[in-house]
Amino acid sequence: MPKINSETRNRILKAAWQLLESNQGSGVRMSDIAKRAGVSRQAVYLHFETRLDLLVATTLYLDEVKGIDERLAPSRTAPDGRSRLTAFIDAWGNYIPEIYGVAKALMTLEATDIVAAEAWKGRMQAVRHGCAAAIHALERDGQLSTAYTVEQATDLLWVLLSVRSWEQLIRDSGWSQADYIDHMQTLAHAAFVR
Amino acid sequence: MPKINSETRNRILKAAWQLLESNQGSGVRMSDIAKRAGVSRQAVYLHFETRLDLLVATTLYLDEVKGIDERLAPSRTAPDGRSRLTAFIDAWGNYIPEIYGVAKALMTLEATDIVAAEAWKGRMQAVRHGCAAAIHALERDGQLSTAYTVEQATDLLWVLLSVRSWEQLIRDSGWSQADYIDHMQTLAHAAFVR
DNA sequence: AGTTTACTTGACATAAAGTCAAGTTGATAA
DNA sequence: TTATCAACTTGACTTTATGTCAAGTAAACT
Repeated sequence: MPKINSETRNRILKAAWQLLESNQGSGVRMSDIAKRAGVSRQAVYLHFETRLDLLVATTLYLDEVKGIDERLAPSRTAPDGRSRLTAFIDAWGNYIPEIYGVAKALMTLEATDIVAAEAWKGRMQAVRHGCAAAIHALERDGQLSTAYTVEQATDLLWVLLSVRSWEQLIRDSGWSQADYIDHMQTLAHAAFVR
Repeated sequence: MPKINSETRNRILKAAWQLLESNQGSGVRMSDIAKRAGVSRQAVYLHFETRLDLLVATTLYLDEVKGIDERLAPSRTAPDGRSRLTAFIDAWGNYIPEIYGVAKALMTLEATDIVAAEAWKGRMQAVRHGCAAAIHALERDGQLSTAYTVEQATDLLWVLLSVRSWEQLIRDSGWSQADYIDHMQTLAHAAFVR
């Protein structure tokens, strides 16, 4: 396998990203990506063993290019639990549309491929950690609703902020992104802050 | 195409149901269903044009066999909005695990097949109507939270009660069915009842 | 000059859905 | 009794995309 930081590899990742974004994650074949990157289909397999590997690598590439860590920083430095919850929903909720295409492609694989399911689950663990941090902060402030354990509240917030939920509200129900952020924050506060 | 109420047709539907349920909606091929029903693979295509048609027919078959209408009756006759919300979550939430296998198979198709996406969306409209009815009842009681319009609250409740959300909590996060019902009711009340 | 690395070319394997054409069988009707 | 018809069987074929394999090319390094 060629170098991990090769020119070609990056061109493939960029091509995958662009195609998945413009096609909303569906109908993008390995050959399409190869063509867009200006390499042969087999060159793609030289850098990524499977389509799944390529998709996972693309999400990591996006995280880096988009600077997800920096974007989550405000939520980590929030002074109290409530503002941390608000900031996290803002940061993550506004990140979803930027990665939706790639995420959707991974979720599609997830349905039939066990390995893909694990990979997607792994990627979503990062989001869960963010949820857990916000809930823990509430708990430390003595502001967590008594209706749930920390674990349960984390799981519920995680569901609320899942890509699936975003997808249903934005794409099926026609919500605007601004409404999504706004009402998710309201709902999360009503549910978890006492 | 053979009669709509044929013996063979029902055997196929039952076979599809049983296989999808025991395999949780994945890895069930047309040939598996045919084998289980004791007919040839082509006989299946004699009754159902495509796999999607078969899956949709299976959900309708299940709704009939399981008596979904009767099970939703208590929520329709609830005296006030709050109890209607509680009853609806109870009825629908406890129905999900019984149809999960078939639902999952449809959701898998949904990802790649536009026709399937429409079909699934259509089936889920019934659930949305239930959500809308509960929210409207709250509104009539003057008990709906002022944070949302009726439409928005309906959409949010719909997301909370989606099969995807159930799947994430029960299958990914390991919740018990009882906890799911319980906390969904709590959350919905906290979010929508003022 | 020889070897390695990255890539190309083109043929092949695989899986499952769906199609097609020709046959079988049992019931019904002339 | 024979003809017909609906329901079903049998088996071959098409399609689509992923992934594999083997052989070749071309530039860069040693």
